[in-house]
Amino acid sequence: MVDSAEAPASIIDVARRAGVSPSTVSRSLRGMPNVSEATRQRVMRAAAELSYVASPAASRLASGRTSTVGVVVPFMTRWFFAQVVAGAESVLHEASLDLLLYNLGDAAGRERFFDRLPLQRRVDAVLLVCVPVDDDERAALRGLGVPVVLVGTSAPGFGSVRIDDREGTAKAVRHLLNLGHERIAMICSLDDDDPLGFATPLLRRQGFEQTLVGAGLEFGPEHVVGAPWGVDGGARAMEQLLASDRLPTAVFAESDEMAFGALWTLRRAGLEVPARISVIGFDDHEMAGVVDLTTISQPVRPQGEVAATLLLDALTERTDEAAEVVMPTHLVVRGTTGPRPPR
Amino acid sequence: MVDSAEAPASIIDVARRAGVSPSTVSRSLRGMPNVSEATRQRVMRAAAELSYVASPAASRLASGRTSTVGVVVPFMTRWFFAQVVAGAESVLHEASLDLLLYNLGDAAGRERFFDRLPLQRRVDAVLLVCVPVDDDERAALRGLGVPVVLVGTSAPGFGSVRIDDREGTAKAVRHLLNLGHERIAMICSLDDDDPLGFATPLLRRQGFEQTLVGAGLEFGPEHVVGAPWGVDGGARAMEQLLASDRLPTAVFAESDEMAFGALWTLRRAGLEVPARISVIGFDDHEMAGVVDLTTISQPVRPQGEVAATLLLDALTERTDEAAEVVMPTHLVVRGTTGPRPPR
DNA sequence: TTGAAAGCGCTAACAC
DNA sequence: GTGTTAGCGCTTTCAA
Repeated sequence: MVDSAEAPASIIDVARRAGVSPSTVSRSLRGMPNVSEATRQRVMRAAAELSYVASPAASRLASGRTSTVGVVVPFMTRWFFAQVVAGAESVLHEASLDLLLYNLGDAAGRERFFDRLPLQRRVDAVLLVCVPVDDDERAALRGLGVPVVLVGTSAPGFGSVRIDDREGTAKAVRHLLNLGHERIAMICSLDDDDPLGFATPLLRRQGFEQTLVGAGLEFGPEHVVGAPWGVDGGARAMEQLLASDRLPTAVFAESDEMAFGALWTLRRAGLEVPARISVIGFDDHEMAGVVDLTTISQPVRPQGEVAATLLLDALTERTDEAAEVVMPTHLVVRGTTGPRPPR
Repeated sequence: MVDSAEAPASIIDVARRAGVSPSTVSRSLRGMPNVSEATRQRVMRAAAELSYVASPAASRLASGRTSTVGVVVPFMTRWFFAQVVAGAESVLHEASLDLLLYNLGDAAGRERFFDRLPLQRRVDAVLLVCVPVDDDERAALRGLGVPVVLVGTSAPGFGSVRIDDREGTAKAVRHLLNLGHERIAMICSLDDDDPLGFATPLLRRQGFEQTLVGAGLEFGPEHVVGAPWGVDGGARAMEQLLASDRLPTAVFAESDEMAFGALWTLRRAGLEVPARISVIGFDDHEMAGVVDLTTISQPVRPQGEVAATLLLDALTERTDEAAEVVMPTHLVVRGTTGPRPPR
């Protein structure tokens, strides 16, 4: 029951009620050592009776700690990012840390973020989700003077949690190769449609090329078709492929979202999957199972959880100097991939 | 360029450099009146030269304002919620307010939120996205002593931004009726799968029934089939419908996500849409266009923006006492609905 | 228009 | 173990 909220109880009120000094209240409530169990109990009772909640502003000012971590995402509306943030959120709140959310939105937003550094003086740590940073940005982040952990990329001096995109892509392509495919195309998001400079598209494109070449297949720019990121883009990219003279027998999509779009286009065109053409995605999006999409899965939410845990470690000083965690990917075979159709 | 971050400049440093008192610095930097333009310029220069950023903790403690708003969502991974948060985020950051994110996650999380009230003393306002509140919860929120705005529901004494779910549903059903359909089923999410007590499923179910009955059609529980919320659930619900003896000629899905699942099942079953069966969704999800889904659109991101704006108004005192905004919905006809097939 | 002074409500040495 | 004493870095009367 909350006392009529007029003026919140202060630490002094609690101290008086418990018959101790404010510092003892502070120590008791924060679970510090050097407080007798009896006193602690008395203090806790008094605090509960007064519905006491310490003023964050005051304790931040006095201690210099904010008990807050900043979480920065490019677009929080993207499934992947939202999932990572949710993972981080659960760990952070579990640890009684506040989560300050920052959504970059676009290139302008990103620039604003890095030169205004709105997190300045208000967080103890920062989590950047899929925001690759150049040297200047690294310096800016350092200027915050707090531990930084990256998800989805890595950078010298910062902790990071990610997958191996090239290796994941290789798994996808090898799956297609094993099925006998030789004419394989990739659908991926456009660079210039990527004002935020994600590293993922590039890495996956590289992985694609390397794996093809490594398998002794020829590779040319015509094997890659680009479109804006997303379901829509995937659909359009597949249209482009259909319009070309030599249809591939298999398509690797940079992300499941793009694969969804591709599948849609194929369906409209009446091309059977996988009988006529195979499609494989990447990420194992929550909808991949429903549309029976073969894909490369990666732990998404866990990356947020692990990143947050790294941050907690850094804050409690039992840090091993900017850990770099690489999480596993694996092939999930479903119904959209099959043997190369006979010529 | 940021000075070597060692010890951040304080207001006193700025004051000294500008040759004025700290209070003048404070006034200048916050754009208060009663500061000569010349002085203000001098202060701003000094501040810039020292890369001065006021300590939020100190100013919060001194002023009693946190310049922070708490944003609470049930599941931030759901497209709708993420979209609303993104809308709110842009408005809030534009106004230099921090955004403290809280994700309820499940029933336990929700309970924890309401009885621990982790936002206590740390926000100037709260935005609840699709969290209907009962009397106790209303009281708890009041206890925070800050303005509260709800998105997706409304409650006495709180501002709110939402759509008229019943009316939106009526539009969907009328569209089907106009196409000649008489056997119309609804796919909706299960109550007991809704630990958070969303109001939406209920309202849309009511709207469905009312519109059918209003049109003189009979209505029975067999017209509604439930499944867990989401694409998967929609797919399963449609399977149930297919298994029943009398297939409807049209289906209204509570949400586009569920409609996507339904479409998938229909596709697998080889039932042509809309030749054999029409499907209409609700929300106008970003993927609705790609799959050509007829649906009822609602402004999603704008609801977050408007809600945040309401909060800003409340904070700047030009509040009109808990405004209730109802935003419009409209029918978007695409390819999944068509005339009732001949008997 | 500006400055001086008194807090805001905690935490952290340091003493006992 | 516990209390005393200074701050932490701002904002805000109140005077000038």
